[in-house]
Amino acid sequence: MRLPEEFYRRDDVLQVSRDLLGKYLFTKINGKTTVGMIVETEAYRGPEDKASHAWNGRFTNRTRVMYEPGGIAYIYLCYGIHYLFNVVTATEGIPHAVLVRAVEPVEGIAEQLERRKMTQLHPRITAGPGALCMALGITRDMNGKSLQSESIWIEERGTVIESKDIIAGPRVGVAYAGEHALLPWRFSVRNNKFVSKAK
DNA sequence: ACGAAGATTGGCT
DNA sequence: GCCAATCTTCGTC
Repeated sequence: MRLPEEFYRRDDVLQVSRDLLGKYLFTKINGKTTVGMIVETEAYRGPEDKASHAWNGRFTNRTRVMYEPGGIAYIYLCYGIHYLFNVVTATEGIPHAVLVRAVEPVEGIAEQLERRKMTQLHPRITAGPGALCMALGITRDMNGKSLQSESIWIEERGTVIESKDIIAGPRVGVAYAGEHALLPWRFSVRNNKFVSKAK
């Protein structure tokens, strides 16, 4: 069952971030469907969060989609090489978002291997935000797209991740955010092989 | 108009 | 473990 818009439009981005664990991220590109179960997320809490692109209410051509109502994709190019996929949350005007950092491949694994130029299934295939975008074929032309669309969406399939199996820790790669870098806003599924290795 | 830095990854030592 | 790849974004001149 596809997650409804109300799921994303809650203002508590930390809760949405936790709730996305165990959900299934789908893409359908040129008739090929690929699916990954979300196992790692990070919450970015809009204006109050120094690590967020929307910190201090920054509104630019890039960040504008973060201010739209929740339930759409925010995708941007990082280091000139990798696409990173975020889910925009909360209501219009509140630029909260959840970065999806890792998924476990579930369907279309052959296609995912091909996109990653790999021959063997290895956690590296989707462990990391840039890696999962490549495996699922996510590129910036999906930026701003509704998660109710026919090319990218998220489903609930009855998988339950219990609170005791959710690990909360500091976010990755945000040292520039000072004290905000220490907030435990990264969530992952305990003992899942596809969770990325933080440096 | 210019330049530094970035929510990363993979290859080489 | 270290470092290059690669290009958009944004602050500053």
